[in-house]
Amino acid sequence: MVATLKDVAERAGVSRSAVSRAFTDGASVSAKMRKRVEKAASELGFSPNVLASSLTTGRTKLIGLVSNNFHNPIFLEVFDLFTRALQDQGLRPLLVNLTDETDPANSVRMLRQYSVDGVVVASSTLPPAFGKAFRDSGVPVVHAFGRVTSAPEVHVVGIDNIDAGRIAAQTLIARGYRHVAFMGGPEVATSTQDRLKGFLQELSLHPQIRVSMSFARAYSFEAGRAEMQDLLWRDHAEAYFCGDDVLSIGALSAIQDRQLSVPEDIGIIGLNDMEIAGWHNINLTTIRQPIKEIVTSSIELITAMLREPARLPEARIFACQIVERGTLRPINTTAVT
Amino acid sequence: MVATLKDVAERAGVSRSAVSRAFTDGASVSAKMRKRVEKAASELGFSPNVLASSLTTGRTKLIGLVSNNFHNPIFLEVFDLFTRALQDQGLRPLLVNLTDETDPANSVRMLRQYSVDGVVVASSTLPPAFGKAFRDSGVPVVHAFGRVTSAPEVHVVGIDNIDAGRIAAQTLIARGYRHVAFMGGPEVATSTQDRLKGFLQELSLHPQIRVSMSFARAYSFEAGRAEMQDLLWRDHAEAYFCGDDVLSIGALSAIQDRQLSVPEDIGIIGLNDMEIAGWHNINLTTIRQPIKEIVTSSIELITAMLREPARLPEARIFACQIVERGTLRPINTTAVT
DNA sequence: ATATTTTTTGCAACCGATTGCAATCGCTTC
DNA sequence: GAAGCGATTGCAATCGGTTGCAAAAAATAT
Repeated sequence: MVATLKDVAERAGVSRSAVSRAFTDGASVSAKMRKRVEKAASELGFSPNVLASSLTTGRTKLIGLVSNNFHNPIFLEVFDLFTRALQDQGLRPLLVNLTDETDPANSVRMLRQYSVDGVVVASSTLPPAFGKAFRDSGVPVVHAFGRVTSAPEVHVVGIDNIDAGRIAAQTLIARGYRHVAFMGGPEVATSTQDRLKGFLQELSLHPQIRVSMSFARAYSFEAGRAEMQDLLWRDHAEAYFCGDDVLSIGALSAIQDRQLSVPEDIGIIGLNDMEIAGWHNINLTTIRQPIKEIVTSSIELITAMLREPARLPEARIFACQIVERGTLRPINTTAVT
Repeated sequence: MVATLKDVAERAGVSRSAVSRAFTDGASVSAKMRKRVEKAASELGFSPNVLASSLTTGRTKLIGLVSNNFHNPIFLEVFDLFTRALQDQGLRPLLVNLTDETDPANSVRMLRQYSVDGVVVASSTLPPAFGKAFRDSGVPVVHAFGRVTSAPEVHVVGIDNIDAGRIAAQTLIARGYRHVAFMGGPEVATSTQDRLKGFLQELSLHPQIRVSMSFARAYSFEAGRAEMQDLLWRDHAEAYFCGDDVLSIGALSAIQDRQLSVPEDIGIIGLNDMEIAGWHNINLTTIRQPIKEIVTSSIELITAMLREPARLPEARIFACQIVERGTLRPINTTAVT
């Protein structure tokens, strides 16, 4: 059906090795040989089978793109960036959806069957066990949006969630709120824990500010909405730092339903700065996670690992910045004491 | 590094063929042989290399998942469904981002290098040339969310956009609007043309209703917003059928900015019913595109093609249903004449 | 002109699996 | 106990490439 190396060799009247070399740069081929081979190849519409060559070279140029975040719109942006960046490097993303997978061993087996050259785990909620399992099986791994620690077991690139919590607290403090709260995602997620930690840490410097906390059952709109509905029944705070943007928007919807206004009655600050947060009818004040930089850096690390597999695990941390929009009162308004 | 078939064969003291057969079901192996091989295999942590076997079997179990819709949130839902459905069939999605690719030949070459077993094009805006190019190169193709015609050149599964336009018109008519409008995506997209066609077709039966139309420069929030801002300066209609949900939300934001209220002053109906449309602070009335059914059906077709490559191209059309939410006035309210 | 060095090319083995064919095995039957 | 038979197993070729090595060709030196 489709032309193979052998067909090209025959048509050009040269050996198969010659053809192979004509297609690998850096190989020892004369200019006229290359020309000749290329002619035959284009006549036959030949292009070498990466998978066959992977057998001898050991490289498939396949990168496992592993995630379980198929419900958070920001991950569409992440996938867009990853696929394009990989394509630019001549690599191909093999997409793996781990939404209802709990056993790392399965994923490892699967990715090994396809002998991927590397794996990038793109998730803020996937347990570190997955990353480790990949690494243990000898595949280069980078965990994007993972938990950064001082002694990473695999490459990690992301933000400092503790610091993000701190920034959120500072932001709320600077705006004079006297009763603030943390509304996190599921308590088990390490990102949730870290953000809370930073938040509380900073607030402990301001003992006069009242602080409370609660946790939504998922990082989703409905969960955020339900949680805020609950809170509104009880004694609600003046401002909330929500686990992420989706959660924030859910909370906003609950607030609006109760005819309360934002930011006058209640302030909200999210985290991520997904595209939707900037939509004018959402207009969410949020802490921006620099996803472009995180993706670029992750790709950089994975390609570095391909060149130098023994490279030691490294953590790359990016700073977050607050993006002011309309869900927090302005900084010059101070609360009446 | 990782165990191969040969290692297992040596360890079990059998031939390589025996090992191979032990791992392919339907092969001629005795029970005790299989047991013996499996023991050795599990001791070595062996699992067969799909890529190597693809050389002889001609199947990689790789499916190219090709799209250029990496900015429409509904496609995250689509990717989620596709990846899971493919995984359930033991197939692997090789993700291809065609956002800034214009030449089908490049994509074809790329996918052939990886000898994918099939390609699913998931896009409502990608020119049909891509689908055809894949088919011409001998790869099974199904175009999901593509334009359905009576004489499809490749398998297509999607909705009848003309009918969707018609439904939109009927919906607006039933609610007594006297001046309705179509606000499409880019005029070149066939989906836009078809939706407009159906819309006008239906309205031509009601000559007393005034109808106008315009086109946003992209299927995006900003484009929808900008277009509606323009429209509001001029003579705006009572209700708009927007090209899709994202466009609709952009339009909504412009309307809200002008202190006009929805659905009292202006009605909006979208198309897609992406998750966000149901968020309570958006609450968009829209025409639901049955993405789950489209995905399932696409996968069905692609696997059918794997079994029977000569199968003739087929079009599968799903009906759309309107999802009532809050951006259109209720059906019993008739306009004052 | 020949001798020497450097490039280019082809041969053949190999990557990790599958598979047609023939040899072998275990049983049944006479 | 020998013949006959179907079910297993191993041999060896093959899939589409790559690559070490040695032979051939070209370039350079003498």
